[in-house]
Amino acid sequence: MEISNSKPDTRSRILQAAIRVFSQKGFHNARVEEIATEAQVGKGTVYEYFSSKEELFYQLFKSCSDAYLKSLTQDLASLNSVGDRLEKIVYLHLKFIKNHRDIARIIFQEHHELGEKLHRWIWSKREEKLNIISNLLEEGIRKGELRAVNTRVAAQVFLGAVVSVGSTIAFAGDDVPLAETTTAIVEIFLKGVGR
Amino acid sequence: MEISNSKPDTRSRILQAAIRVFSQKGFHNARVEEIATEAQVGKGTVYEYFSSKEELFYQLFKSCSDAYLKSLTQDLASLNSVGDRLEKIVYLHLKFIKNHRDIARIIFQEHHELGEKLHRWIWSKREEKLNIISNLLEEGIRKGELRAVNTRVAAQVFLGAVVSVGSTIAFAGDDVPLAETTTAIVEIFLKGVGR
Amino acid sequence: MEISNSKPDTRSRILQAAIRVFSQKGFHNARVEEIATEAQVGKGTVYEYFSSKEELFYQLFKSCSDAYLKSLTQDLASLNSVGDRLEKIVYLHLKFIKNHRDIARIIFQEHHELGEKLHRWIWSKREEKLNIISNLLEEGIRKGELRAVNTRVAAQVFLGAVVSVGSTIAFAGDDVPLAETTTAIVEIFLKGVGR
Amino acid sequence: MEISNSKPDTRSRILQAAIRVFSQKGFHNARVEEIATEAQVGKGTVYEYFSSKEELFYQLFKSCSDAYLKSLTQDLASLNSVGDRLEKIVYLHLKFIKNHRDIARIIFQEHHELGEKLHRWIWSKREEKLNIISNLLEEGIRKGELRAVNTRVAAQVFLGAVVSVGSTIAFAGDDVPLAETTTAIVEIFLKGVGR
DNA sequence: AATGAATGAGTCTTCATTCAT
DNA sequence: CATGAATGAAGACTCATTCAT
Repeated sequence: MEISNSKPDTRSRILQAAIRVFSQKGFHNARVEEIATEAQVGKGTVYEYFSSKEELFYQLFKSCSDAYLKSLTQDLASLNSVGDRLEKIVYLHLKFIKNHRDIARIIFQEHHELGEKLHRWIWSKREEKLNIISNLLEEGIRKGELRAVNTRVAAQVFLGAVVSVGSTIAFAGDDVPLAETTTAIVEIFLKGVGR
Repeated sequence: MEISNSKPDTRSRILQAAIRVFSQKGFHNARVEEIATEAQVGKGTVYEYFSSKEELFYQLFKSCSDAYLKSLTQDLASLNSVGDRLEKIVYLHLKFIKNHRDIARIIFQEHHELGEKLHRWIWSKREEKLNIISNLLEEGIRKGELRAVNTRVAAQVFLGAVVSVGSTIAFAGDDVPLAETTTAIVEIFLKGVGR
Repeated sequence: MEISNSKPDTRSRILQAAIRVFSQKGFHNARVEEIATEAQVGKGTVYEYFSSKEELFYQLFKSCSDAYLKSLTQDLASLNSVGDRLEKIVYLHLKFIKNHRDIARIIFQEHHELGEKLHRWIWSKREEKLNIISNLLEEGIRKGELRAVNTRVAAQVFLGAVVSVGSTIAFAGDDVPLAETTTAIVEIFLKGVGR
Repeated sequence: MEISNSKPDTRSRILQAAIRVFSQKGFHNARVEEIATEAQVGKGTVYEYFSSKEELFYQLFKSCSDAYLKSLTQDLASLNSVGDRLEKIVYLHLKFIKNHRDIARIIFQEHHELGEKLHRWIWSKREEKLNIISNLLEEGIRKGELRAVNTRVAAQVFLGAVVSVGSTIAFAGDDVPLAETTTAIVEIFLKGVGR
């Protein structure tokens, strides 16, 4: 009976290696051979599990992205106040980036180099997120928690703000205090910087 | 004094062609030969003016980026109120993107595929912008126009908001009313969305 | 005595599968894995019975070719007249192709793609056939059935004629009446087309 | 003024090299790099002139084949008697093979390994030749030079005979006397081997 | 200054073959 | 005997760059 195995299955090893290599080098500068070496498998083995480099990237992107969105949705379910939920979104996003910088560098960057197909898919994901936030804001307006603002623009502002701070953590390496930064962002978004 | 020439000089033609090709295909999928053809020069001629494809991209990026920042700085000089200047920044940014979508797609996208050197340079440019905004916000705080917020975070929020809306224009093709969108963004940033 | 087995032995199953795959795709485009799948065995099993893809092809070619030649020889034994034997050769050849188009596509096509060794072996087989025919023609000349022609050339002409018509059946799919076509070929060979 | 050049143009050099390599190794065992080396050009240069290895082979095959058929047609034009023309066909075919064994090994062998497209094209060429011969035979029958035989079968017999002897020259290396062999073949075809 | 034919280092990808189970 | 996951040598093809004209 095999309970646990010190050597995880090959497919996972390849995906993990791919995360490391893609996040450091980007898609075009990553070499399939390097991913294979990093995963301690032969070059051909990569192709046993993924039909091409592009497919490997796509699968990686999709699984990471889906996992992120799923966990986000779950954690929001228990909260009532719109403000709390916005705060949770920011907190989870920044925490995710801190803990999974490699993955973050992959799924939160723009990918204009990868052909229309993936590009469209990524933008559709962005639209999904914008819709989630829009709906949240509309709910807030209905409930009287928020002012009657243009929710499409406000959603873009909110998402942009979060991504901007997140990028600074992921790419510039800023090591910020999570709780405080979260509070700061949400406070600005809710109260504004004006006097 | 430079007298206008019906046949713009070769270097400019190459840069213009490069803008078109890079913005449509991205750096890695752009072919030097295609840029040369587009510029109506021979492939070798490109190398008379730029030592490599990467150098061409860098020069292109730098000149576009500098021109943008310079015009931005000029236009801000005449304004006194911090709020007016923030509004101007947003307006000019969105207008620039609308009018120069090609260039915008180049200088406002992330470039993680281009190796450390250029990557660092681009992030340093981002830091410049963040500093400009930070300073502006600090000035606002000193003058009593703004609340005493964390200016580093607030600058990131502001920049993120602007870039986010700009991206939607540049990449998704949203055709938004400039003045209204500008007002909406700045209002949210100053007053917040909260009640 | 071999008792019929509902599950024929593995080696035969592999050979049968190889006939199907090689005849449809040719040697280079045939995949060992496809042959294994077709034979309902594992990829490694093929190598239990044949040391390499080339060896598999060789064994296949040899067994099919030998079986064909053996049956041909047997069927000729009972005939006395040279003309009858020539007619039998043509008839059996065309019938074989009609009934075993797959095998025919393998053993009656040229194989210049397979390296010197196999190439030589195949040409030696051709020489065998030419010799059988030559001897037959010489016998016919001795017996006074045939004119004194150059038997080497005549054998090549006869073999070429038969192969040519056979190819049309095997590769182009011509569905010809066996008896009539056989008669036509032999008549031309014996009487010529001249008046 | 450039009258002649000891170094023929690159495209021709590649084609010549391709003839040598393809005829010795066959399509699949030929290496693009080997062709390039043989042509004294870089590997990439081959791709400046031919979009792929397959395209190179196709162009080579087509040009050689067309040139052969064209010269054949021209040489036949001046002859009246059907017998003379059949003889000419045989003679030219064997002579061509003797003088251009490399090309012959390419254009007169079967190519079942090269995918449907080329395969079909080659069979259509074979049909062309069969039709030319058929028409010739029909003319002979009308003129009373020949017996009323099945011209489709007779054409296949004739073509098969010629190809068979030609193959022996091209692949087995038989060095036959051209005139005599030609006469022998045609005589068998016209008079038959029977008494 | 301008050119574009020539180049070859660098990559992805295939697939026959092996071997631990 | 049987297997199929793993392998890596081998090869087609790309494209930034050079240089003779």
